[in-house]
Amino acid sequence: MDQKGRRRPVLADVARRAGVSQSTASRALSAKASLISTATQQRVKKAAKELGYQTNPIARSLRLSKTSVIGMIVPSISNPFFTRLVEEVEHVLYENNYYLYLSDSRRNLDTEARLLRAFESGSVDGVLIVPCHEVKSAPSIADFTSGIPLIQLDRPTTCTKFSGVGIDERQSMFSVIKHLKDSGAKTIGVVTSKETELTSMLRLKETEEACRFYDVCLPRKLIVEGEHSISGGAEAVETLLASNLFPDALVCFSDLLSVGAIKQLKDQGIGVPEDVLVTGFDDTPFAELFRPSLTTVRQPVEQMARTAVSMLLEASSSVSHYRLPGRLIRRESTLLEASYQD
Amino acid sequence: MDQKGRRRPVLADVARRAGVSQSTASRALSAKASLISTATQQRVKKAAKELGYQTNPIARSLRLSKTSVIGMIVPSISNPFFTRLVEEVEHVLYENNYYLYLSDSRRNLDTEARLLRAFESGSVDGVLIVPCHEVKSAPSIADFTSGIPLIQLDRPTTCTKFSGVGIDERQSMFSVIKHLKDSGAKTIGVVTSKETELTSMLRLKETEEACRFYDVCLPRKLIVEGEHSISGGAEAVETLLASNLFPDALVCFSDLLSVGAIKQLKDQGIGVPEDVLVTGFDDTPFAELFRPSLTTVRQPVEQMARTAVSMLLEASSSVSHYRLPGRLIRRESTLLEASYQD
DNA sequence: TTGAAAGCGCTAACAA
DNA sequence: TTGTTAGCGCTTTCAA
Repeated sequence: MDQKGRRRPVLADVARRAGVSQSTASRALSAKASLISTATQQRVKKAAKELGYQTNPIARSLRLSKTSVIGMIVPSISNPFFTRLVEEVEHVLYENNYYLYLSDSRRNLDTEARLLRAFESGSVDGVLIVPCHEVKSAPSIADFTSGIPLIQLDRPTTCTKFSGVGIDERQSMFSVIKHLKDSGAKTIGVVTSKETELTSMLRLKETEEACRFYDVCLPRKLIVEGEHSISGGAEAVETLLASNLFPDALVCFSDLLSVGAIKQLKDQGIGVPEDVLVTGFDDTPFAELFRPSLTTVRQPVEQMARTAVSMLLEASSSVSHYRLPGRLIRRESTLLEASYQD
Repeated sequence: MDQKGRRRPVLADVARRAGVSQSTASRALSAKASLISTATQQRVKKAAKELGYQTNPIARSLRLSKTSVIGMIVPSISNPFFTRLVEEVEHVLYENNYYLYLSDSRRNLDTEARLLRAFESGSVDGVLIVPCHEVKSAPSIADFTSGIPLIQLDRPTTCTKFSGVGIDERQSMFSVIKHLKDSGAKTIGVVTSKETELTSMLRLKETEEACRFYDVCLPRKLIVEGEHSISGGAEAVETLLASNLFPDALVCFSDLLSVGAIKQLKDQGIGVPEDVLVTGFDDTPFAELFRPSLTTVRQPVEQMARTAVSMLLEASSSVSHYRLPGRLIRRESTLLEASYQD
């Protein structure tokens, strides 16, 4: 209120104004207020208000060795899936009176390592990381030797020193294959992603097992790899078309890939879903907007965020890996009935 | 390296190990290294390395009254346009050795005010805010009386105490209308957005002037307002169809609105672009993916981020408002030639 | 219930 | 070129 064009008031100013010692002022304004007489408390609070006093969080952090900040590293903020994750994490942290330091490793291992090192130096109370790569990111994560907790999100790396939270690939791929089988698919193809080796390998392994389980044919030749992008999906389909086999259904390991795949199929005069069923993975926002809208697996983003944050804040020393169930979202790209309109 | 399961080493440990005073160690490790003899420098750096020493940023911040962190508040992290903005800001900050504190006001004025207050208390060196609302956010922004600089991004509020960076609405709308006129439109309609009153009003005003300038007809009746969402766009079209007039072209004030509008038009058997041309605004990622792909105005996101950050870091005391030019991206939704394929 | 004093880890003014 | 010392703003012993 009474501004006087002066420097920010500090606790000593409040104490002086209230006619008490600085320690009393500190207690009156903090959780220790119960130790202070109500009258004094009142006076201190009044003085603080009049001065427009706010605790300096930096000084507080230094004193307490606690920052109330969580650092988060993602490979790309503009990837809508990571964005959703960041959003949820931010919400959960907010509920717990924590702030978020967000950094983007730009899919670059050096940047990622540098960011990890920066967080290590004590500006945050914990780290949440979506690694760039399941294998190549492992060393810098394993090097994270500061005392603060770290949780791996979404992509489990080969580093097992730290806990992780991700999706249940097995259950997810089983639900996809079951759905395709139920929709009449006999032979399926797979478009995997280059970027995320381990996830893709795991997903592929589960896909193969699911195909075996549901008695669906998955020929070696129909497993193709694409860059993790729209054009990557398109190129993968070209490769696929070059083979003499052709599947009833195409399982893509990301929505991005399936968009590219569908575009390319259409360009070749192959209809989706009339001629081939196509599925994606992630349930990114455009999955619904794209035509045909994408059947895909929705990642349990909110639950992932909640789980990871609570693991972080509880800082339990045991290492564990959570696999949360994905949810199949059925849309036009695998829908054979009349309701498909264009 | 030699870990010994001990507490994090501090500067005093490095000094001791190198056999110098703490201030010498500090200088040797900082930008003031030139003041120190090369030999001593070497010894200090070696000791630091052996101990795995890293400067404690909290203590440093406290001492220097500088955090090297910029706080950013956006109405919704999951909005792809804001995400792009955050991404660019993060990149520019990184180049300048700053970190980003990201917060999401969730389009909620109270949350926004609270976040502003939190930043005011000294945890950041500057604030970048995309306000929730051009009018309603103004009071809490005006209340931001700490000494640190604040820049309004994207949506200029009625608060003129702080600088802002946004798009040049006039130039943008003029380029849209010119393009539509060149494509043969005689009468246009407008779908404005409810959420961003001032921006919409300004955009509308410029649209009207552009129509006058290019001699295009813009009847009052064909100006409709929608919620800032896909369904909002669809509803707006319904309203429009209820009137007896119908435009040659529909100018939507966001990509989201135009997606909804096009969906609704298609459902009514009205073809885009054959029967109506439609334009969006923002050039969000799905503008390209949607069918028909959207003609839209690309916001100069990178430039906005760069401008805002440099204003912030230079902390010039003069208040100014930058209007950066938008760029018309022509796509299928206004393309009448043969190249439109589906 | 309150106060005096120490100290979190760092940098910088001043002195040598 | 280096060391001594003070102090950023806060919380918390310890003592009264």
